[in-house]
Amino acid sequence: MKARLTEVAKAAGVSTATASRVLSGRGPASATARRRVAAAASELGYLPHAAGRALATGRGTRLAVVVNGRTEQVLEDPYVGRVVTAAAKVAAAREVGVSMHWLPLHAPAELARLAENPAIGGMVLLNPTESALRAAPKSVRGRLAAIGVGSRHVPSFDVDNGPATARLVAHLLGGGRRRVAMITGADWLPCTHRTVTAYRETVEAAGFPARVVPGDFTAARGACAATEILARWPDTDAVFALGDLAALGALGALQRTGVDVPGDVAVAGFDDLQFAALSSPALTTSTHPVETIATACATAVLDQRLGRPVTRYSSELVLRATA
Amino acid sequence: MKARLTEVAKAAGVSTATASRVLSGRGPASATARRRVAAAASELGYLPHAAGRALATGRGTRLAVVVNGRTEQVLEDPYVGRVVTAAAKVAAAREVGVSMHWLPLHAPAELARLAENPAIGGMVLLNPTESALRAAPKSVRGRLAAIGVGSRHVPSFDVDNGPATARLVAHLLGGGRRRVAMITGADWLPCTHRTVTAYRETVEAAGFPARVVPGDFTAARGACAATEILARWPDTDAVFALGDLAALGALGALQRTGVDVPGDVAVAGFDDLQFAALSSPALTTSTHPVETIATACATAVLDQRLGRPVTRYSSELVLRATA
DNA sequence: TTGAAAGCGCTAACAC
DNA sequence: GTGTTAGCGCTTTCAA
Repeated sequence: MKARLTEVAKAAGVSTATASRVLSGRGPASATARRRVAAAASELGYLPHAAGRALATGRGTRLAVVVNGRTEQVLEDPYVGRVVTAAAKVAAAREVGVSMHWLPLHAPAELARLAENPAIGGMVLLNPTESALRAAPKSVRGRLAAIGVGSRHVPSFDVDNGPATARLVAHLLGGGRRRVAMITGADWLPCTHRTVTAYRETVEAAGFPARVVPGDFTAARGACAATEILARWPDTDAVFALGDLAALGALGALQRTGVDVPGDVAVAGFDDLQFAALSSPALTTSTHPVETIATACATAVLDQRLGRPVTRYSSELVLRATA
Repeated sequence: MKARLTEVAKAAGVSTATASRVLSGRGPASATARRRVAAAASELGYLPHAAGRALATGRGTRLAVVVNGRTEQVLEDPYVGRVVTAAAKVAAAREVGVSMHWLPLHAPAELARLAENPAIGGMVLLNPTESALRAAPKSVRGRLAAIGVGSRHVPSFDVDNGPATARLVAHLLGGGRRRVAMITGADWLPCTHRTVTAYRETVEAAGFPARVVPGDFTAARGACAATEILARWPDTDAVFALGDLAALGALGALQRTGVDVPGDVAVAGFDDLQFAALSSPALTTSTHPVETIATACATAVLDQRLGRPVTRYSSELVLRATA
């Protein structure tokens, strides 16, 4: 049942060192040794003892998912749940666990404290701010990556939201919309800027005014923002919200005001959450391959393959009824 | 920075054994020793090395969240994400990580294999079937608990969905509905039976017929089920779906068929997902304190306080527009 | 109540 | 290529 390295080595007729080399994949070993050790291991159902390995290598037993945010509530965000789930799968395959940590916006140095924890073998930074990236100590380089913006020393895995925003806005314009307003994401999030810029450039290139209202990814704020938009610019004929939740909030607010969607005003979101397909009318949006991104990021960290500084994942337009 | 037990012991002027006893809280220690070790530890910012401790105690470095389900896709369910998030918080506070595992319905014995993994210090079984509970080996007793049904040896933490269902159905009847249909959850899930029974008893006690259609918690199935219900029993004036997703699917299907909700047919769900408040009309449902339940379950497992065999959490009716 | 010392299972120098 | 051996940091007998 609980075969240990010693037993495997004995069964294979080699020393524990050789068995270790073969099973961990580092260090030299003859073809014969490889074969015999592998056979013995699978015969005995050998599973490396994570704590023993961690203690010897100092590489830790956990992958930390560190989430930047204003309050600890960010950890409750379903988006975070999706990232953790994906990371946990990658981690489990490597016999490590996952832990979640809130990184307060105002205390980026907390990151360095986490990095000191010997149990943490790698870190995935979620939605980092520039200051969080700067706070990453040299000691964690090579075992840290970001989902969101990165830096010179922190590789980034992110959705290609600039071009996706441009495509979505172009679709609205192509459908005859002339006054497209945008509800942004939280202002502290670097990725918000990219999308706002893409939006601005697209509408202005077409000769139309940019109308930006701050959002924070919540439905409640999306609803308020939509109301504000109509009050400030009554001729608005399309609303693009960063985040489906905000878009759904805006959609509800518009409908309650008696505005016909998409007749009077088109609405589009971003992320393609499960519920985007369930609203009435169903929400037009752009995909966000969160699981793919998180899996790649966690894999890169755990396998220490942090090659490219930036890896972008494309977002696809999903045309439904609201726009 | 990285103070180890040796340093703490030295600073406190005691042996590592004494320092260990004080810091781990087990074993005797004089008041003086306690005080001095505690002072030294906090002074040096000591953080126990999880791998070292795990290796010595054999208690593992991870809390496994084991999810029963038909396919590995269950791990992608947002509900699982919520449980893992809550468990990860509890775990992080105790310097352990979390891992996720799919327990196939047809291979409950897989549970025993997981239990053999020395890295796994505790297990939270999510939505276990009776056979999964039976497959739990004696060796894991005391470090295993279930979210969902339990057994004699596996303590259960669950929402009180029987009474909640009865209350919800009673509300529908109280509002004048006479032909209440129910869309159930996945049939392999033990908790489905409890709710179906509660529904059945409530409508029958009021002298109305029970109309049960199978569901699987998905919106797509909820939509089909609603269509089936109308085809089979055209006089249905209320639909109760187990799971808001199914309810939202049903709501959409009814609306597309030209049925007025709640005018012609009332709709109610279960779980009070974030999106229940966002549909139009907004969904009437019953709360499901997933985070509270998961936190309690994970805490009980990690702190080995598995006292009560069953802990129930009450679900509250949330009245909105659909019923 | 305390300290010395023997491991827990593994990896990594180092010598062969 | 391979084996010997010394730890990684902690807990836990066991003697004192």
